[in-house]
Amino acid sequence: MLQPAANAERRDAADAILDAAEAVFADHGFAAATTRAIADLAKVNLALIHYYFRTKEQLFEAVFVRRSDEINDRRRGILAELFSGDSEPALEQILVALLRPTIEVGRMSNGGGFHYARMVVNVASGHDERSTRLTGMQYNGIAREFIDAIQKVVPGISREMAVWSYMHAINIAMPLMARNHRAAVLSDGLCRDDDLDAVIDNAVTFIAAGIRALAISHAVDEAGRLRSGNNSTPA
Amino acid sequence: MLQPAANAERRDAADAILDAAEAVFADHGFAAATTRAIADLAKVNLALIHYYFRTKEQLFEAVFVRRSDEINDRRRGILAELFSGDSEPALEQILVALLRPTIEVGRMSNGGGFHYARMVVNVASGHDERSTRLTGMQYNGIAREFIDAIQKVVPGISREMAVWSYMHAINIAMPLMARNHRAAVLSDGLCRDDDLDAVIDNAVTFIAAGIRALAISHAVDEAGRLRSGNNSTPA
DNA sequence: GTCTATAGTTCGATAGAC
DNA sequence: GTCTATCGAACTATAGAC
Repeated sequence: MLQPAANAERRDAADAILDAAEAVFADHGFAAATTRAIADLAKVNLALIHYYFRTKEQLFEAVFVRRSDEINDRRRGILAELFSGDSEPALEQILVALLRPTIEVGRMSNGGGFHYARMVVNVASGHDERSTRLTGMQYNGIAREFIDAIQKVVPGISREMAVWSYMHAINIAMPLMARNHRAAVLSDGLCRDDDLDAVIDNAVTFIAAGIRALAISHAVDEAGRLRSGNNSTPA
Repeated sequence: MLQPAANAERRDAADAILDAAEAVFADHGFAAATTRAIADLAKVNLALIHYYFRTKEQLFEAVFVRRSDEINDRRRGILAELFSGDSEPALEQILVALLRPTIEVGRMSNGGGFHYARMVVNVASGHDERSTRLTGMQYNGIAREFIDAIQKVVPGISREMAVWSYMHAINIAMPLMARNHRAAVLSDGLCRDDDLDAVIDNAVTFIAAGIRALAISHAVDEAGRLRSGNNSTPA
């Protein structure tokens, strides 16, 4: 079951390909990434990519699934622990369970997790068939678990607002994980996105306040649709 | 200066190319988009693309600049009006000035603005040289104007938190404009992202609450760095 | 399992006629 | 300005030797 590579300091060729693909896909996206660049970075022969993964498409999917399974397993573990006690967890704890596993995986896997975060941002922003399929396949289930959790700990929040809360939380968090350094540029270095613990703490404060505001704003009308707000006509 | 096309119901070839390119780039991203698909959609000869725009790269840039200039002009107009009166505008009005012009442009230009919103999401999530350059060139200036405005209307908020506030606001808003229908999927149709007025109203409520929470959380310590929060250790 | 060599496409861009 | 035709350069994927 375990056959040592010719070079002792290298893992299996398949693993080397997965890691290299993660980096190349993250930097260039699916279309602009080339199997040659992946083979070069992995230091394996080009034909091996197709021997192990058949097509570029299936390689991409393998990379995506590997890391998302790891992250979602951690999320489920934390969620289960939070709800196993006698008292109800705080909303902030739910959000930490949503955000932290991504950066923890990023720290562990030799930077591969950070590459993955950029991949996810690309996939989540894509509207092609592959992006939609992978997002749904790997994240619809865990998304509904977090939406359920939000409804449990935020009194009176509607399902509709809980779903929007999850969407806003994810849309804030994923670009932070990908660390595009834009906050640093806009603040002339004042904001640092490499201290992810501080960044997440900040984001959790922001998101929790937003969610509670949604719960209140929507609770005042019984209709189950978005309230007709009074802040959309500026002048 | 104005030469009518052979087909009277069609505008200039260059405009037709720009519109078609906007749609194709939005659907497939820069790399996966082909000049042939753009030429077909625009119903012009392939060679005309290179005649008018020289390269695929410069065509992409022209599409991006055209619409972002239009949106940012509107934003500046609203901002100027808000700060021209005697009383200080509300934070919610600043946020509406940030979010609404994108959807207004989307409504006007035969759906082109919605294609552009997807382009922006792709560019903003990219880490390649082109994405970084275009984002900085078209959006760094307007970003700083909104960060300034946030600091003016939110008492005691630090520059650092104002920058993060802008980042969170944009990261929430852009995916909404792109309308990926994910909220609808996760809510089994309960959330609708095609009613952008309601979506924006919802987002403004969420973002304003988040910003005020950031201002408070950061105000309690004088150090100018992120406070060390107490919500990052779940169990 | 790993390699070389290459088939088979597709793409961006241009030359040159009209 | 608009067209046809095509070049040359990439790419994915495979065949087949070892």
